[in-house]
Amino acid sequence: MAGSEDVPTPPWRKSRKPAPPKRQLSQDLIVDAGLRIVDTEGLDALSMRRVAQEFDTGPASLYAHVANKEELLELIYERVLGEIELPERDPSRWKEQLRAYAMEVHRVLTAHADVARVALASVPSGENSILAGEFVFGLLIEAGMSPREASLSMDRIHLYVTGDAYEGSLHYARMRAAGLDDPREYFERFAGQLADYYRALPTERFPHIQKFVDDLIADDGEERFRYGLELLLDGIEARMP
Amino acid sequence: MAGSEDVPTPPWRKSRKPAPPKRQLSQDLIVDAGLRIVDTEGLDALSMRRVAQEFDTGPASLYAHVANKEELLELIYERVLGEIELPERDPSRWKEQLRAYAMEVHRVLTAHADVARVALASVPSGENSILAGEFVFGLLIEAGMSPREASLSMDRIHLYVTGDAYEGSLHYARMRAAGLDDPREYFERFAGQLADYYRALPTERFPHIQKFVDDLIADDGEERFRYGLELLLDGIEARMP
DNA sequence: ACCTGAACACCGTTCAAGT
DNA sequence: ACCTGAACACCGTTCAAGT
Repeated sequence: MAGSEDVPTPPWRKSRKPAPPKRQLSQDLIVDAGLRIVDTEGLDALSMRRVAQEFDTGPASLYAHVANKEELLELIYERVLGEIELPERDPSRWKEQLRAYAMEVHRVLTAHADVARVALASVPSGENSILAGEFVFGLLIEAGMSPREASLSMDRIHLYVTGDAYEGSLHYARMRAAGLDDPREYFERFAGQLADYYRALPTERFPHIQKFVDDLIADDGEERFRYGLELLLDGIEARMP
Repeated sequence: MAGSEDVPTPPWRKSRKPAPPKRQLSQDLIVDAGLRIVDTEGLDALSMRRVAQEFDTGPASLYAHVANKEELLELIYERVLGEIELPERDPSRWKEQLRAYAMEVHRVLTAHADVARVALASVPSGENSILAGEFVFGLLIEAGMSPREASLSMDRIHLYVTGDAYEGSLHYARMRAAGLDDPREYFERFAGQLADYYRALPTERFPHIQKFVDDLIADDGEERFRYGLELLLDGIEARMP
């Protein structure tokens, strides 16, 4: 008789395969898969089941490497934060550096769509978050701010950046839900609808909104983000000794 | 034979009751019930099923009055916004009025815990949102700002207030999940843990965070909100002609 | 017009059982 | 130690059927 191992078991035999080569799971691989799903399908599509599917197994298999969904989300956020690059600190150029930092974090969060939601929710505790915190905090202190005010300023910049990115991610999700691909097209359609709505308002009760509709929809997300960032930076500058 | 209507049908009869007096549903009642649930059990506890339960029926019954869950959330948000009170506009005191407005919205959102999440997500379209918008926009324009900058400033103040309230609501949810009731107790426990964690960091890599731990946890949510609000207001003031 | 039960296609997490 | 199937207790929404 020939060795039976080279021959596939015929379907009618219904024998169970002799223990499949068992995928090797790991926290890193799980985070990889999770981030891939968030990037392509959005945060709402991320479920333990969906991640497990990526490894051809059930959700229970993930719990050996990850405590729960919340931890997985924070691990994904930390992974994303690893993408930002911090320069050498130069207190004499604190405003410029703080601006660049804020825009870099905003860019990275926006690139990964709705990871911003996690950013807003999570308390900085991973290595990358703390490194970022040390950068901003140190910069403000070295530029002459009191630790107390530097702490407050850092906190507010962080809230602003993540809050704006989060808001953006919600629009992004809405775009996806509407079946659109081009952010510009979405913005125009969206702004157009809003403008029509505003124009239809009764003039007596909403005179300003009605009159300056074009100004209300003039700036896109990027410009609005920049404007608010400058407001904050100027406020901080006014508090620098 | 006595009239059988005064006698309860015996359990073994298993007759079905002759059409119960059918609860009268309405959009208002549904929003009421929804807000009540959010206030007492949190936004995460709000589900169509949970709301329906309040009327002793299944979730399908709600769909005659509300398009879907998203619409219900926006209706709840609008209801909450109705609680803010807007004063007579006085452009000569724009900064004071804008500050009071921001704090009032923040207060109302915070009072209803995590309705802030909806606020951040939703585009202003209900009557109360538009009224609030007209107030801020008109105030800034009458104080002398260009419509374009007034539009940007209004947008950034809105993002800041709702973003901060949302962040606060996440802490609130965490407090509830930890089984605590007193926000002050939660803050102290939370800040204490954070401080311990920061103190344990390696000094070489995180010198500033490590050194000024006390300053990092000195201010609570209210003070941080106030600080950021003043940063923005000062930035806006610097742009007033 | 309004309401409903049942069904569909999902969730996160646990647990006993396997290797 | 790691992995798994099955189960538990949930979701939002649809739809045919009732009144």
